[in-house]
Amino acid sequence: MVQLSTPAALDHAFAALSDATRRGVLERLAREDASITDLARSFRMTLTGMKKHVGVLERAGLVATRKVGRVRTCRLGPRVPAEEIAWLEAYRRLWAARFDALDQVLDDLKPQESTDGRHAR
Amino acid sequence: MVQLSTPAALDHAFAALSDATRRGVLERLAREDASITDLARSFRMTLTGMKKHVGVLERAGLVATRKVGRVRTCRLGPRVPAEEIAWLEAYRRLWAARFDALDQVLDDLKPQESTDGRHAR
DNA sequence: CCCATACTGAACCTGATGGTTCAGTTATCC
DNA sequence: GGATAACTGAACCATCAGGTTCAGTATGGG
Repeated sequence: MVQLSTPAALDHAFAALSDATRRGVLERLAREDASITDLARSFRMTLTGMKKHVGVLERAGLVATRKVGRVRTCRLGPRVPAEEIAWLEAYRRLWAARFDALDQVLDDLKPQESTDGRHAR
Repeated sequence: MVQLSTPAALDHAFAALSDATRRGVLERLAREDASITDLARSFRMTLTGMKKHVGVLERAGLVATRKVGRVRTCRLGPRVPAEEIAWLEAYRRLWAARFDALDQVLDDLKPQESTDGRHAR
């Protein structure tokens, strides 16, 4: 899966990040690789439950796993959430532009209170 | 609501962003304020359905609304998703560090198994 | 006043989430 | 070879998500 640039990819990645447990798993895996058992123990959860979380992260491309013997080892990758960052950054720029425009309007509508012309926000 | 820095806030914001319609609404509102009816028409959806989306965005602090007469006008704010960006940026740094270390290992071990080829470096 | 517009809320439906238990299956270890 | 550990899959449960319809309520215009 792990298709790039489609809205669905953003959907999956943001959805994967919307759970505190899964964000914790990512932070944990940033420190070191871990097995399902390791992760399940860390987050006080059954193996099955943790495997589902890992599955979500894997489908979003944020985690890769490999099974050796009995043990499935989870590690970061193959995908860094670059598009998610890009979307958020683009949005932040739009937001800032919009808010500046709003400030302009407010400045125009109540010019009596701000002689310096700049907001204190 | 719009509480900052709690895991739940990240949950809500990321969840709000995990839907293409809602991201579209944010982009739309970045261009100009809009009523529920405007948004519902733009996204071919019932008023009720759109109101739910706006509610999600509002609860995540990404959209503010004000009702004047019959019309509820939606605009961006009051919150820019700074924490989400911060989390993702921090994660990207961890990812890069981790991947550098992994590359080291792979270089040592002669890379044979690559999950999808995208090694991104 | 009457009517259309704009929203609101409740109820409903379908499918996904987040978790569990239980019953396998496959490897490791002694 | 037998016990045990690690995982896997199916089934179940409660709750939520994304959407609808339908029946209101409130407001603006003629």
